[in-house]
Amino acid sequence: MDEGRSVVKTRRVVLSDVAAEAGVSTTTASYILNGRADEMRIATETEERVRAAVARLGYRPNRSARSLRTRRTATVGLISDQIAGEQYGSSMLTGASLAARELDHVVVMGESGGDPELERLLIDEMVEREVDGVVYATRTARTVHLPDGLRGTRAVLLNCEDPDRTLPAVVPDDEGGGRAAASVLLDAGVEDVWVVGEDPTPEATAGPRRMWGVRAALAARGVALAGIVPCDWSVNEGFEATSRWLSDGNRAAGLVCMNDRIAMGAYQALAEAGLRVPDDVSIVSFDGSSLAGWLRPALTSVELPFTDLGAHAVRRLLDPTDEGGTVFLPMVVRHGGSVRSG
Amino acid sequence: MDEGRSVVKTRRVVLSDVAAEAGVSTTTASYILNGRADEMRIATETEERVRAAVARLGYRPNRSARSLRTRRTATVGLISDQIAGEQYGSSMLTGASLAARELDHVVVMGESGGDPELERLLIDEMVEREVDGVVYATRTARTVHLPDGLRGTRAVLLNCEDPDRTLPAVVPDDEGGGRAAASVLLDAGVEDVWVVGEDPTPEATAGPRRMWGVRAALAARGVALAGIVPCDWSVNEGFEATSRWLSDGNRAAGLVCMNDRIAMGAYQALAEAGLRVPDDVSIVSFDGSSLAGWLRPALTSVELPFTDLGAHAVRRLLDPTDEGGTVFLPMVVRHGGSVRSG
DNA sequence: CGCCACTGCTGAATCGAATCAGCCGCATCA
DNA sequence: TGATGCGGCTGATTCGATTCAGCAGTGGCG
Repeated sequence: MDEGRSVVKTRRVVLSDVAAEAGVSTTTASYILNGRADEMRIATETEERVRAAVARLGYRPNRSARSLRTRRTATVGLISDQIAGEQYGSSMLTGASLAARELDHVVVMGESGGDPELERLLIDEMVEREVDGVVYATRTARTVHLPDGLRGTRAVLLNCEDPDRTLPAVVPDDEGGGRAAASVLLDAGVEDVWVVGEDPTPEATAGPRRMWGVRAALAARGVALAGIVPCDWSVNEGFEATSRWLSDGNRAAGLVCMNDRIAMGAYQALAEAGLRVPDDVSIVSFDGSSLAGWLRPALTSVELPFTDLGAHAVRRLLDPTDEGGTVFLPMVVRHGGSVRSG
Repeated sequence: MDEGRSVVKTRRVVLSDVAAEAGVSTTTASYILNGRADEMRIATETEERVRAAVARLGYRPNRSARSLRTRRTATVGLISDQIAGEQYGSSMLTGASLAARELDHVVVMGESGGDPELERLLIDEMVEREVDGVVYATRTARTVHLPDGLRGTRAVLLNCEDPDRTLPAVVPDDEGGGRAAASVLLDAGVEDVWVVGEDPTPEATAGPRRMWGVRAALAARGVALAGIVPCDWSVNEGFEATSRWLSDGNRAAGLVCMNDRIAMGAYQALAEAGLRVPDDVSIVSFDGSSLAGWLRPALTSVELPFTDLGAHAVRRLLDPTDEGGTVFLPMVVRHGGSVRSG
């Protein structure tokens, strides 16, 4: 305020400027700004003077200086295989970023594209930058081994779990989702249900869990699963598999597709065969992606809570009382028009 | 190596440890590790000793300490309205993250969701953390005003431009893309071309530029645009608008849809009207999203180079010789089966 | 012989905040 | 009256790197 005015290039305001302005020591100013005023028995009047000085000078703490001293950077790393450039799992980033902001942290992103070497580099980079923790995320829900580089670091698994299920992990409740999907069909009076899309990879968790859920919900009403159409989780495979299934003479009143892309393929196959959704076949699927809303009729789909997953992972990462273990977030049904009514 | 062995909790290796190990001062070690060995005329033998010590001790510099001194954080901010959680514009993040890594930087992400207040917070946050620069990205290509908070910071616009076109900006070459789209139809002998999807918002740049390109390419072959079907850039609007257009008795041999979602809507409308793609109608669109590959037949689409856009923006941000101004990245045609052959 | 230039290196200050160990003045109590 | 405690504050050090200013030693030159 005084000596700074004549200088042309305005120097950055530092804590000692604030202290001088308020007529206290930097120590006192520091205590106040770190919320330790009570603990240090600073007089209310002094505190107010300091806060006024902060506001007047527009003081912003220097993060580097603080980090150097405290060894905390108010930064969380997010390392993923491919969630950034991906269809809609990228919503996990949105959630992570929002939750981080709420907790006065910032997200540092690194995408390995599945390359283990790049992943190692990214992890080293983050550890070197002393992030307060790392969220390790995968595009598809599955079992992973925590990379060695993260052993010494606080880490939360996002959309994946370690083999022992001991590390903190946040995943969708695919089993509950499976039950919900089957229930939608059952509630509509559809009891002749096939599942389209078995999970191709052994470490994948989403498929098996959804399957369990579907079977459980059917069993609870005394219905058996009519059959399974194996196929990869892509539009083209969904189309091919469903077409083959149809041309083999199969029919079903209800299909549970393992994701929206398979469902899109099924739509195409059914259309080619002259079958109508939902009049001839009711379809429920998983993902709740925007694709579901683009199909005609709109696809009833059990939504993956990607944004919540990301947010939850960051919150657990920054919660020192977190006990580890897997947390399952609910999947809710987004109703479209692909299930016949009542 | 010596005093550290007996200690249980291994202290982090710092520069002075390296210096001691190599028998030089920290000053010398610092010069060597910062590539200033030649400038400071350090003996090759000394340099080797220091580097050996670094390797032996596994030294990693403390970023906070460095940043405190140099005021550079080797960090770039990426602020966007919604690219993180978006369909596939999120590939910009992938590109940005990769380019940053190549330049030994790291990306700090913030998504405002379009909320100006949150955007201000995010910008403040990044400026406070002294990022070396900020990439300001938008989901849709358009004209924007650089937020005030970024005035004093190095910034590059990504997928958007300022009104004066003076700031460094990286955008797709939509006009070239428009020419390419029209050329695909013309080359297939289709001269009766309609455009589906006028740009709804005045500040949007993609639509007008694509339109210019289409008109230019047609004009170059002496063909006039047959007409325009106005509609928003969504699947549903694409369907509705195309349906209305068809029921008004219109027909065309070729449609240029302003994006893949509109094209999907057009597919649906054409199918309902009993028209086949590409036999009755050839379709070209823009985006080159995975959706294009999911449609049957696969959609020929002019690809938005999102990954490159992100990478390019970061490279320009970190290039001190950059002169500002807009850089247009080429859009290339991804061929599907939606255009009739020859 | 004295001066200079050059090589090869180092001591000490600095960046900005956090924090340990006290210090002063006053009230309390035996 | 002296010891004790407490409220309210501060001086000095520390985090780990960068960097300015400068210092020995050697060789060349007039």
